[in-house]
Amino acid sequence: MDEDRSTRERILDVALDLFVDQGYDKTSLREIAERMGFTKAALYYHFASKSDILMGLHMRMHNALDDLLPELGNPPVSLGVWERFLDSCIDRLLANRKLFLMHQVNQSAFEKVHNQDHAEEHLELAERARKLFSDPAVPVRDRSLMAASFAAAFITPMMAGRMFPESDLENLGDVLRDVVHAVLKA
Amino acid sequence: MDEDRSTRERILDVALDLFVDQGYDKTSLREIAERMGFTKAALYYHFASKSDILMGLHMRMHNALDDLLPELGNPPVSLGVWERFLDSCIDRLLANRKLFLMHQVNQSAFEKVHNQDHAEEHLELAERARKLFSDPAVPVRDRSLMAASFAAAFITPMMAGRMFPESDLENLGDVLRDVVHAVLKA
DNA sequence: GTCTATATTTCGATAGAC
DNA sequence: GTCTATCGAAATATAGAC
Repeated sequence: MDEDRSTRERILDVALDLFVDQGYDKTSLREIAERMGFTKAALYYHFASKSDILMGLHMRMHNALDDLLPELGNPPVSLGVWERFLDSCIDRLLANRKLFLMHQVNQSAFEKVHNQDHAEEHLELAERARKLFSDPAVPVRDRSLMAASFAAAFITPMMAGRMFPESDLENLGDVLRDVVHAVLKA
Repeated sequence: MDEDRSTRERILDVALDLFVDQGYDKTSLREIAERMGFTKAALYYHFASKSDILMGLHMRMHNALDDLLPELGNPPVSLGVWERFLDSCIDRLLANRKLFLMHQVNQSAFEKVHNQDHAEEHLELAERARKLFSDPAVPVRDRSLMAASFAAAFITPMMAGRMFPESDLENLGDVLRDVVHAVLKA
């Protein structure tokens, strides 16, 4: 049961690499199995379906961020609360760049899986953000600034993995916090 | 030959909608043909392959931005030049939200098509940006700020289509220019 | 330019042995 | 837990008539 979990996680690691490089749809179970050193059919012992592998990675992302969501409190969200929330997110985003990049690159693959597998239960960040940015109780300009700071905080770390050498990443967190601050004061 | 072009463009319009809503991979030629009012095989008169349709939309994006690229001049790019460049981009991004959203949502679909179809010739914005953000001749902090402002300027318009009513979009351009300015002064 | 019909391929998934 | 073998579905693409 413990060896089992380890194999499961290794499959997820392999899938993460392939899904980032080739995309979810263009990655076949055969390829994943090949890298694992066994056959396609063996995967079905560990995962019920291909989309179940995607869900496994999705859950990793939930684990990486969900405990920060309470910081947002109830709507309407003020600029101050939003800034502190993004501040907290940034370190997690930098630490899990590949995982978030996989989500960004495979957005379309998730749209279908979402409705299938965890339907209601996802008080997802994306959903929360969408509602927040549409909330008429918040001034339009503030909502625009929140959206822009969200984009800067969330997307830059994903670009960074492909653009900066590992060494330059150390200070990126602090720079991004400065950026978020500057945007919300604009 | 002129009727031909019009049908071609209408196919691209239909494909654009479907690729945004369902993703490139999950959209079949059958669906596109159905919306066009003819059959799958007829598409092959207008496009050589499915990925050729994707390329058609890709070219639309080139047309929407390529004339701005000269503004960047030669590397290394200063913060001032970068700001003016993003300023120019923002209106185009807002005017072509759906097209850019399609690219963002289907990133993984493009990675394959790129290497196939226009190999070398693409002095693509993405490529230019990647090289720019890695340029050692530019201070690390400046490169981080350029990446963050890029993310804010390019991603926010795509989010806006899903988040704001059409009426709120009018001022978003000016807000985003303020944001870019604020980030690069951070 | 659009049709019908079909070739071809690839993939996700299952059954059952070991 | 992993294997071989196979099924069935769906999709891209082609051939050739109209």
